[in-house]
Amino acid sequence: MRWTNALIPTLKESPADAEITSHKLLLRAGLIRKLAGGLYTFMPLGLRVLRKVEQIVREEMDRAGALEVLMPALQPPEIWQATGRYETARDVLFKVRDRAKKEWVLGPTHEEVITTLAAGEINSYRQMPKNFYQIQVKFRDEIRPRFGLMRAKEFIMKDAYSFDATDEAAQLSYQKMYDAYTRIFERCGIQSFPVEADTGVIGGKFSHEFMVPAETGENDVVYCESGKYAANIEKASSQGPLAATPKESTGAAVEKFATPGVVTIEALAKEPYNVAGHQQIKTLVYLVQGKLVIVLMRGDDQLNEAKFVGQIGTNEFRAATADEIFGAMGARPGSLGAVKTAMKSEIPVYADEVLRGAKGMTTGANEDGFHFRHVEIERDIEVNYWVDLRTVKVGEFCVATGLPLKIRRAIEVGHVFKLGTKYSEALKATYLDESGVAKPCVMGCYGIGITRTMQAIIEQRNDKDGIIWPIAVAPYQVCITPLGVAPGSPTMLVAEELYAALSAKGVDVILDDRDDRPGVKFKDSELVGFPIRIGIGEKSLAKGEVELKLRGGELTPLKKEDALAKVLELVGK
RNA sequence: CGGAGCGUAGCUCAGCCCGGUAGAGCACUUGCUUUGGGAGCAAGACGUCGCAGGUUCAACUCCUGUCGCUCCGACCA
Repeated sequence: MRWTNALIPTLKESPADAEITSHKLLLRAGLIRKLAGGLYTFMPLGLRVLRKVEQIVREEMDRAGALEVLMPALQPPEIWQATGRYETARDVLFKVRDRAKKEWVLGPTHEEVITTLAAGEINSYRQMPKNFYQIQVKFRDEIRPRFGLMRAKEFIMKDAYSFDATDEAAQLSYQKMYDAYTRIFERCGIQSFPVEADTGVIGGKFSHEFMVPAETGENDVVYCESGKYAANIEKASSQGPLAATPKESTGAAVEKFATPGVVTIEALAKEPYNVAGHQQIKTLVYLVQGKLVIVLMRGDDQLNEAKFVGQIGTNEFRAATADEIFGAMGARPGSLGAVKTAMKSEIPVYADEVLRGAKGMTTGANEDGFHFRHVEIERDIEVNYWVDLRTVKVGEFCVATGLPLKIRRAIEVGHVFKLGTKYSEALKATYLDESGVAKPCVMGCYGIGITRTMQAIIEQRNDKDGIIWPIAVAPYQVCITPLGVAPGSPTMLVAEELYAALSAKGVDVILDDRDDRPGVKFKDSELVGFPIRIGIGEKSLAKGEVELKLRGGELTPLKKEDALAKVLELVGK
């Protein structure tokens, strides 16, 4: 490609609506342009990168034995109703109507479609295992699209779905994808690491997310430096809080005391009360599918909503309003408690495991301006469910190694998930086993955000001058930069010769034939991030040399006649 | 949806508080000079100041509404 024939609209300044580095660079390097919030056009160079990422994914999926298909983005709502997700996923579903006013949904994911397909095509245990994948555009009515390609209304995903006869076989399919993902991200030139992930409403314990460490990521990952444990904070557990929960009795019965104006854990921890956070029981009230539920946490702990969803089995919940709470409890937030004798109505109580056996605790008295002390949870509170609901904190000890845990931000680029039979049962994807008994297929699903991965590469690989593409996904691997471009000039002759030779060898090469000052051409090639630049100027040419510049590396002279071989070696041809 | 902010030239922004002639830099066009790290000079083209109402002799500026965008929170690849 000749630069003058390409469209590479680089920008000196960052557009005002880009916040994070990778988003700014996507725009500045002319890789994407925004049409509207969460909707982007891939420019010629951006599309080249996207295609290369796709190709790596395709090769690794094929290698893992998955079969490529292409499913419709436009889907009938009936299959979504069959799995119940027409309701549970309604917030992200885009819906459209055809001329007959019939409704359709734009696929945010394809479990329903692939399972419908499998229901028709897979009838025998002999046909499994099978794994189908596609690379396709998804539509999600995101609550808040942001950071360019990171979270978009429309994005490209590789989604794969495995079908197996047994749990054990499904585990094998899962492992294959896990391994393929590791290779994919490695080939894309980014550091990624798998972490245990929350399984949400589906449940089960087999789910991993592939994370790329980045301060701008939207996830918190809890990890042990030994490398033996890493989990999304939504899922993470530890040996427990650093301060032990009090277990010593302080009184034979609860005692009410006045706490005028005290409505926070912090306020109760100060003079004149001096009740530390870990000596308090925090009482939260949620509305789960229209019914009130009480959640008890230790005062210094945070409720992990993802864990809570796993326990209640639905994501249809919200914090109760102050009015709803007052109606049921007779007090306002800040004075709430679940002590039996002070309860006005029957409300199920979930208590965090950390509170088990707690004695000498302080909690709200269900009366504004009063608290109870000497609370012993098993004696004074009717707990219906003991569950793990707390959010892990930095410095708590790792369950696996006993070392202190750390937390860092990361971008989720992939997710592997063992689904079980939720979808196969709902959509009747059954097979006959050896003994002729019909059973639902055991499924797994595996996603990679292709467009997000592309941005994650930039987020991880950049410097003050621009993007630093790895060879494997660079829009062009080599940029030839003659400093004089007059036809027939010595620099241009050498440039043309090298360009022709590299092109003939199948190297992705761009010739910067613009009649611009050297500074402009250098800046642009570094901003866009071509991994290899061959500079051709009259000074070095006089010595029979050209200049090799690796992006992010030093300028090194190279004998003119060695240039071709050196570049071929660098790009691995 | 809750909270915060921003909409003025292709891009980055000033002007608005205190109403009266639409501005700068970059990019673009033409010419001359320059030519190893985002050049200089000169000339030029580019705007219904997001949109709709209102106040006013007069609105980019004040008021109301509305739409869009960005950021923080809940959602996810």
